[in-house]
Amino acid sequence: MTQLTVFNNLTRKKETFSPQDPNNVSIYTCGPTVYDHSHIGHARSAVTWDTIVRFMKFFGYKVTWTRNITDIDDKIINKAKEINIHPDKVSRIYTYSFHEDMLALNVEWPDFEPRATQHLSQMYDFINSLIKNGAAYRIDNDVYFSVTSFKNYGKLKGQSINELEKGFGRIESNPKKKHKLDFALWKGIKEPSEYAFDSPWGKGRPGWHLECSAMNLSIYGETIDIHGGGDDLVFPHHENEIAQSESLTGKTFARYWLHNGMIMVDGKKMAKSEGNFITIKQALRNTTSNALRFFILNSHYRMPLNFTEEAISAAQNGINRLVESLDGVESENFETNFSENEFVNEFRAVMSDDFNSPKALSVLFKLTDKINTEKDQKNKTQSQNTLLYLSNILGFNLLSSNKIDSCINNSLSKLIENLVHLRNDFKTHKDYKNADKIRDILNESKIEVKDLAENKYKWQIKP
RNA sequence: GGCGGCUUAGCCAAGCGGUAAGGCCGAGGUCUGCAAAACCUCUAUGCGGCGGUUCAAAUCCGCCAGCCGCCUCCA
Repeated sequence: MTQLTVFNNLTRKKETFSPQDPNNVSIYTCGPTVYDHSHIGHARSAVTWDTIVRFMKFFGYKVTWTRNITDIDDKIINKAKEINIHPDKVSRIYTYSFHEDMLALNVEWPDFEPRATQHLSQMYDFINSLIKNGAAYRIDNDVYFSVTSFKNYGKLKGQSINELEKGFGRIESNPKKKHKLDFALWKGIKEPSEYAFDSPWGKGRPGWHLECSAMNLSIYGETIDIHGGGDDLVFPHHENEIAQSESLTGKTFARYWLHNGMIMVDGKKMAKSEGNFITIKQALRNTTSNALRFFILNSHYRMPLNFTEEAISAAQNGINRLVESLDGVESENFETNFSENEFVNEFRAVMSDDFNSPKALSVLFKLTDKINTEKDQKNKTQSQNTLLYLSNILGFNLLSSNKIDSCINNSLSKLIENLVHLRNDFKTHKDYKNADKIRDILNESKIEVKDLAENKYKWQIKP
């Protein structure tokens, strides 16, 4: 039996993965702060965790996946002021937008999608317990976590408190805090008009790190198997989650820490200030969901990934090749009795090695080669089914690519069909001039006609 | 300033000590009325630079350069 290995950022090593409960993996990944449309970095993160969860299920585990929505945040409040609507509404609008993007990217729904606003009482309990055991202290209407109370502070980042402090020199720190690195669990309001919640410490808002700790505890209990997120969250966010949670429970918070790499745009950091900020919606105007996913999975999830026009178009062409080889396959005759073939085994083996999706894609292309050179129809169908099966595990939806979007009605299909038929008549009578004209016209509308043997033809929407 | 990461063909990218996967693009050919798709062939004596360890290095070590990230509630 193949073993699953994952790179655990806590130990900076690849480790054999074994869940606490051999039959059920608990995984929590950090979701977006909903103050704007999600960008391609969120897409990478979502696709990465979605693919990891899909693969683990294929591998044989039952998986419970939680991805939170941060709906309390200064950025949300700023946005609310900017567009003059209530912060609650801002977060609802962009949560909806995020969900649209996830559907477009064929990212499966997590089992739980907790929101900070729904877990305030759990956060209050959490803070109270930390105050009680001396890990947190109150100053005025703020509550801070005391990093020196937690002896393992810095273990995820791999630095001691002293080392962390050295690099902290240039950051202005709240002078009220006992230690520079102490962070807020609760922030009291400074002005009465601020967006705030009632709490045992007066009106205010929770610190960012707290929600993940509190929601994990309430959903899974003391220890989870995998905690994931972007590698920009390692410090301080995840470090602080560990400090809070482990101070409270005395138990390991997360056994494996996995982080995905960042996306760059044309070799630069993606940021609003750089003017190279690309939302998922913008990206999907110029390419397909399958292609965006291909682009993401074509590099290893921990590596930095550079978004360029050229790379996206290469991804689209790669997807097209996979789709072409599935010609003639209908989802109805999709069979699944091929679990033991060499391609499935190789796929399992490469993905078991810290989710090496680029190698997994190369297995898909090997199948494409086999399909395209296979003479025996039965073997060919078998390979096509395998390709379809494996591509589904990576979250691709290859059969949808050729189909007219369901919102386009049948009469348009009929029109295209009739035009293509007309062209074929011209062609049969060797009137190539008119035949080519119709083909050109269709081409301009992104409809591609291809001639097959025996005077047959087919057409498809070009991606 | 502190810490971590990355640098492989025109482009994207795997590689985890045993002699460079895969995709895209490009060139030539087969098929075709022409296309498209497909197929066949070709495309890094080379892995940022310089040293070192080893029978053997893209892979390990050191130094240098460039880029990226975190240390500012950014996935």
